[in-house]
Amino acid sequence: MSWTDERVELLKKLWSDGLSASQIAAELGGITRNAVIGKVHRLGLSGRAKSPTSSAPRPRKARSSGHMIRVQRPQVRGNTALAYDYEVEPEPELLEIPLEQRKTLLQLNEKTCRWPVGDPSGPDFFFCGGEAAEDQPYCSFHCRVAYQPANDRRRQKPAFRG
DNA sequence: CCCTGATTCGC
DNA sequence: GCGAATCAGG
Repeated sequence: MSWTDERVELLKKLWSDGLSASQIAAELGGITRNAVIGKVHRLGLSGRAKSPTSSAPRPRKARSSGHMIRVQRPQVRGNTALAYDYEVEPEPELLEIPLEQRKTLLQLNEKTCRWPVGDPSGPDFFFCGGEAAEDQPYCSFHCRVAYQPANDRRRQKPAFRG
C-alpha cells in the first residue's frame, strides 16, 4: 500500500478526529501504526488538539447506567484480532435521577434505593438513593425496572419518582 | 502485558 | 519518503 492522495486525506481526517495511530492503521488497512505515525510526522501534523497525555483507551459512550448490555465487536488490526467492548444503553430515563438524591456507597442504608448507576470504576458512579420500597433494595421505580422482564421495559416506561 | 505517540535510521 | 525497530511513558 502507498500513500495515495485519498489515503492521506483520510489519514488527516481520522487523525484530527482524535483516533489513535493504530486505529487509523486498521481503518486504512494494509498498514501498521508505525507507518501512520511516521506519515503524520512527515506531514507535520504531529501535535493534536485534544490528545490527552494518558493513553486514552477506547472511546466509550459518555455515560453508563450500570446496567448496560455489553457487546463485543471483533476488529482485525494487521494480523491481530482484537475485541473491544461496547456498551448499549437500554433505558436512557434511568439516568434521570436528581443530583441531590444520588448517594455514594457509604451513604446507603436499608431505606435507600441501592440501584447502581454508572461504571463502578469511574468517577461518575453513584447509587439511586431514592426511598426504598417496602422490604426492597430499590425504590419503586427501580423495583419495576429490576423485576420486570427486559422485553416489557419499553412498553411500560414508568415515570421516575425516586 | 496492554496500549499510546516520538524518534531514529537503513532502505 | 517510507516504516520497522526502538524508546519512553500511562
